[in-house]
Formats: sequence, structure tokens, C-alpha cells
Amino acid sequence: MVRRGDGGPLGAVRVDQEAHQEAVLTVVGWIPAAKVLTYGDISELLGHGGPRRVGRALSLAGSEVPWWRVLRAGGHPAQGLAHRARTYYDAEGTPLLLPAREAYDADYRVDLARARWSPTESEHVRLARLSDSLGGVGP
DNA sequence: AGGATGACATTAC
DNA sequence: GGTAATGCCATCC
Repeated sequence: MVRRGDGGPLGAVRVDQEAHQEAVLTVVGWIPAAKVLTYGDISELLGHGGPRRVGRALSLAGSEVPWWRVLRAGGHPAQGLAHRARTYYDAEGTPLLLPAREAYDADYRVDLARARWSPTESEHVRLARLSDSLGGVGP
């Protein structure tokens, strides 16, 4: 539950960010196993803020969400998390692009062409409603 | 107020 | 296939 405008003038600003963070976490939670989205995809789906905001929200959420299903634009997992993420990809069967000669276990990227999640129509409606709840109109 | 920082993206070379 | 420059948005110093 989100409380709006009840913390004073500075609180009003913070409420929006909290709502946005909540929306990011919600979307991440909708990504099915073995599927992924990029930071840019999520910011675009929400229609607010930018990719960095998504990373910010995930870093705050910690392990409460499937963070390994959110990647950078090139298919690499979040910086410094490749090793931890690999375990999940292995378990879920996420399609990976492995180098011909694997130097170390973090040397890989996710096959975005096969693994990128496409929201269904009903999910898209929910996304639109989520986007609306952030302020009605995009920036 | 002004600058540095961060789980990023895009473009250019 | 890389690295560098620029844009971006909120937070922290």
C-alpha cells in the first residue's frame, strides 16, 4: 500500500519514487522463469524514469525479487552479478550464449533473441494501468 | 548550489 | 570485437 502526500513537501516527491520502485518490482515479478527483460525494456514499459532508475530499485530490493531476470542491453547480467546469476539460468534453462572457449564461469551472455519476455495482452493491460498509477502521463 | 556516483543506454570511432 | 563520449535520473556528499 502506498501513502500519498502525507509526509510534507519532501514526502510528496519521495512517494512518487516509492511508487515507481514498487512498479518496477511488480513488473520484474511478472517475468516468467527462463525469460528476461533489459533495464531499458522495463523503463520503457513503465514509461517513466530511465534504465538507471530500474537498477536503483533492484539494488534496494535485494533478494526480494528475481533480479537475475533483468539484464543489460547486450545480454550481460548486471555488473558483478554474473557469477551468482549463472546458477539461476542453469536451473531455469535460460538460453545462454557461451563463448567458444569459456575463460571463466562468468564469461557468457543471455541469448536475448530467444529469452526476451513478451508480455501477453492481459499483462500489457496491467502494465498500462501500472504506468497510469505513477502519474497518469509520461514525462 | 554544485559535483560525483550508480545493478544503464546509445552512438561514434 | 572492443573503448570513449554523452545522455539520463535520483541520490549522496
